[in-house]
Amino acid sequence: MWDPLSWGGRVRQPSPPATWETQISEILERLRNRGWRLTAQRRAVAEVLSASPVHLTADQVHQRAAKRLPEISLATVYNTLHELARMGEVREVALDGRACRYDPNALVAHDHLVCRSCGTIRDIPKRDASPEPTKEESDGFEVSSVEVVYRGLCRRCRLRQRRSA
Amino acid sequence: MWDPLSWGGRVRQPSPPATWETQISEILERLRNRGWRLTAQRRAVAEVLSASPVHLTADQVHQRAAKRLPEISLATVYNTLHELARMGEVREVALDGRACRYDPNALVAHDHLVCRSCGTIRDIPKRDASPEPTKEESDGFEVSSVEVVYRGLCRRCRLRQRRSA
DNA sequence: GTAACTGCAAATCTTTTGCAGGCAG
DNA sequence: CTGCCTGCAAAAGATTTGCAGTTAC
Repeated sequence: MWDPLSWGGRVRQPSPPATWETQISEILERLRNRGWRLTAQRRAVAEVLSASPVHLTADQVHQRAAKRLPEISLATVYNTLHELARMGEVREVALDGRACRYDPNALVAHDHLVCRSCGTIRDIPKRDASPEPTKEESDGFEVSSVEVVYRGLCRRCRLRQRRSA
Repeated sequence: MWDPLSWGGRVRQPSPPATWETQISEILERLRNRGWRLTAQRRAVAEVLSASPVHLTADQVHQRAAKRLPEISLATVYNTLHELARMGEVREVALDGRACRYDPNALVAHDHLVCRSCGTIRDIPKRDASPEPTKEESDGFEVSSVEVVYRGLCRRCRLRQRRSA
């Protein structure tokens, strides 16, 4: 699959928000307070994840982290991502049959845009009329969260498709 | 993982609706008219899929089909499921990191209930206030479909959890 | 110092693919 | 007949696990 994240073309990586370093150190401090042992590998994973405008797969996180920390192993990336998820700092997002992606925006409720072609996932704010959880749905099912998934084509894949048509 | 579908306990498999055989033969006829070659394996896959109240994984379809047709291979099940999906007779549903499931109800728009514990997926009718596709969402993304995912615990997993607590 | 963490490699699970033979139309 | 289907087995991609060595606290 063509990887939009390793693309080096005209659209610049947006530079991190002014608060980026602050956000990262807040996260790391919060985790340290919860008894998390801070290592270079964990810092790298947290930083890579927070710096991306779209949600990365474990493999993408590994590749990017390895640029700074060449010995980091994929297993460690997985371990770290799972712990971050368990602690509520990131959300695991699997909305198609492909590799799971990790969403660093775990605090504010939001929905997702999923590109059918390249698999990229991007956050989108909840709309006013979004459905809400109900205590009991059909057949004794207890709903605890509701998410809306918008599927379609990202701009880049639309352009690529038009070009090849 | 504990498989709620091979469970043989108190809750009877609901018997197929009165129209079940009719539905199956309608599907098969529709496919034959589109030039689909009808084989025992394909019939078995279509029947197994249509007979289940919840959506099965490829492996579950294979296990059930093998009861009637012991030599059927998993690769053939995959092939058949993909073709049914390509022809619009079933929908591939992958809403968590686990194996993809196949939804025979492709004609009527609906949403999904997903059990966080056992991974079971069940259809649920769309609510009145469901969000609708928009031509353009943020950043040039073109939305073509919207699905709502309700996550929680199915009745059986709720009971199991309470029992072990 | 020690429990927690890491890297490596092997195992697991799901899905795909290549190819020789089989069968529906 | 002939081209589409099938089974088998191997490959591929994603994730998990076991274990010996390392390191943050």
